[in-house]
Amino acid sequence: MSTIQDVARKAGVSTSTVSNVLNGRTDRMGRETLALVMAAIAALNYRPNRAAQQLKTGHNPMLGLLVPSIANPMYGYIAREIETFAQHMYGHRVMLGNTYRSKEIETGFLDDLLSHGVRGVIMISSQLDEQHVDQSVQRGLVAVSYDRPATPGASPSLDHVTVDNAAAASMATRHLIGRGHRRLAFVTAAGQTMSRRAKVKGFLAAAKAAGLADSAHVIEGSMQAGYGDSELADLGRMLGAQIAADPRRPTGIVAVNDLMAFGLLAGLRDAGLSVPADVSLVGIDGLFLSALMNPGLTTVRLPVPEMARKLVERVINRMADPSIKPDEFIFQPDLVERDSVAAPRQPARRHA
Amino acid sequence: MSTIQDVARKAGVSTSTVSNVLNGRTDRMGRETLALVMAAIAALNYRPNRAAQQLKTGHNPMLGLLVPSIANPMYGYIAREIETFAQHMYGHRVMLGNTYRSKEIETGFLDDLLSHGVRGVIMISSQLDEQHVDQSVQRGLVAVSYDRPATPGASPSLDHVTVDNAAAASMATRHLIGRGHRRLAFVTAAGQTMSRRAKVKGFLAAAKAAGLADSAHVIEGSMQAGYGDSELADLGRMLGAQIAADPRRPTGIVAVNDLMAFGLLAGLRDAGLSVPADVSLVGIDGLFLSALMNPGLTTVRLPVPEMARKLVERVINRMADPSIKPDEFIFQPDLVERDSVAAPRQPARRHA
DNA sequence: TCGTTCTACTAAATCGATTTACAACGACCG
DNA sequence: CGGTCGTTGTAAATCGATTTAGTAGAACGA
Repeated sequence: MSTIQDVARKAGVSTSTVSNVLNGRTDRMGRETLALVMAAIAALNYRPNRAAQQLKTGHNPMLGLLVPSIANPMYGYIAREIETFAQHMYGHRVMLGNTYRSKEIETGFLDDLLSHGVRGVIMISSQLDEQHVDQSVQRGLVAVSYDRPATPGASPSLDHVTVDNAAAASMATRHLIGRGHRRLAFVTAAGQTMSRRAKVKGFLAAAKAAGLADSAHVIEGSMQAGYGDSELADLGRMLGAQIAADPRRPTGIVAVNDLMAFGLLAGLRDAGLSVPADVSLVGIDGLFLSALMNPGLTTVRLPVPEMARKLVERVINRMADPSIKPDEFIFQPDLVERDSVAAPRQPARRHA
Repeated sequence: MSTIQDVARKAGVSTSTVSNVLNGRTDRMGRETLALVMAAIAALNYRPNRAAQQLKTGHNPMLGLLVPSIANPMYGYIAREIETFAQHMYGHRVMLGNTYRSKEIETGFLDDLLSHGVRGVIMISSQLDEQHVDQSVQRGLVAVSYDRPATPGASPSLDHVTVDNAAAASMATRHLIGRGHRRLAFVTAAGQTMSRRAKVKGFLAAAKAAGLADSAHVIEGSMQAGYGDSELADLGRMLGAQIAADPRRPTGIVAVNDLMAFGLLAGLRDAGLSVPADVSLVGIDGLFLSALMNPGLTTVRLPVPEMARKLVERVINRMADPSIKPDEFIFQPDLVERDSVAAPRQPARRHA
């Protein structure tokens, strides 16, 4: 690999001049000097050494991206949007880490980012507790978090970009209610994350608003720690069978996300129940896979590309200008209707 | 952020001594000196600056990982295994890039790796042409490629870790034949990649061996350039409808991969056909999602975790010892039977 | 007593870039 | 003709680690 010195020697100028060319300060030199340097760079196929640049400037055109598990199609989707946008718009590469929702792994990743000179990170975390992040923020990391709102009251050290989770769950719930469902359930995994909490809240609120507070339940399946989030579907499958066995089972189900809905679909089917004839089901996320399910899954779609852009914009901008204060950005989802919702078999009296 | 100098000052020793501690050369110093340094490191929460280390040593504990699209669940799965293994076993982080199967993007990523001081890359590429990679290899990059065999004849500059694609397709095909299918099709996307080629070859060979050469066809759907591989399912859906419309349609279909099979399942269903009653279908990959489909998709499963380990091992080992020559590693898949295959409606005469 | 050999540690050069401070050289002005 | 500018360029310090070459002092042998 050739160095800036090689280029300088070949062009017959000083390294300072080459550096000036590299950094666009072309006004400081004559036309032919510029041409000479450019030619030398091309001839040697020279690329500046990032480590050296970074050591001097303290900056590294790289972003950290932290996901529970990149094997989860939702995070794969978000990650693709983030990487593509960061690279095309800002020339930043991304360093990826799976956290399996472990706080220790998160902390380790954050530390490594700092020692690699990476100053910005996008966290898909949802951990209730942000203290371990604060430490890294104090050391100079700019963090933007996805899928969890700011902690009310606390002065935020992170940006928060998220979908309106309560609205998403409400939207799904109201859709079921609109189709005549009165026995409702919200199915989720145990393990408190902010987003799950908000969804539960939205579900309950919508049910209550329709006078259905008593017949709306939250069903929580527990998973062992250290899972990668793709196991959510397995949990859904188990829960689906379990729900099918209950004589007082709900007729309308909102799943915490599409992956859970996929599992529910399979579990209900395993038990001989048909969706939507016996049970109606709505997912949340809007994965492309939900269109391929049988039946096609009705789901609340999150505006992933828009959120990805915002996440990237915020990290980059806040790295460039540290005076920008952390803020919160809430996006609105929309419902995409497919074939997993129908009127309940024995129609309840329509409300209103 | 504190530096090695801060630590040295605090411990009352020279930076060399601190460096020795950092690099495990603890035999070169007294017990209490060691304790002093350790204490200072802990007190300052010191982490060595990777850029400085890298500048000096030329090494960076990071791997490049290049995928067509991380939104494709198969690549998400592989990527998770790779990242987890590289981190846990070797302390290497990974830099991720989506290539959308574009040669220019691949080349750009490879260049960036080099300038970031990353010396090892795992490429999920399948490009027929490896020349653009050779250039980076000559500049010192250690490359390991997944999902394409070595070019016969050419002296390889890359490792090749792959599943036996021909065997995978044969296995799927023989499974259909064994159930009595005689009109067979292999459905794939246009765009030649090594792995698709090998699968076609395996499909055709299995058909021929059963005396079915004349009734086995390859169906190719074309996609526009620059796709991210998650669009494969859309193509499958289109192709499924198309196949359904054909009166001489096959009764047994092998899909180039599970995503394609998901699309086919949906397309066939759209057209009113039932799987497996009207058409039997086998996928290749073994995604966890294939178990959730309706019907459950019979598929040829690739040993992803094993291949991921091998990929990581090879890059790391070859970076450490450049005298290791590139090699080829072929893994065997296995069939997982579910519910997408049955005997054809009008049973053909059983062969043998 | 002097030379040798360890042990425990340090000074200083180095990696490849950036950047500040400054120099050489015409041109221009009065 | 001497002084001031503007243009075009350079020398050298610096970022934070690693590593080579070397030193001080104690212990030991003859």
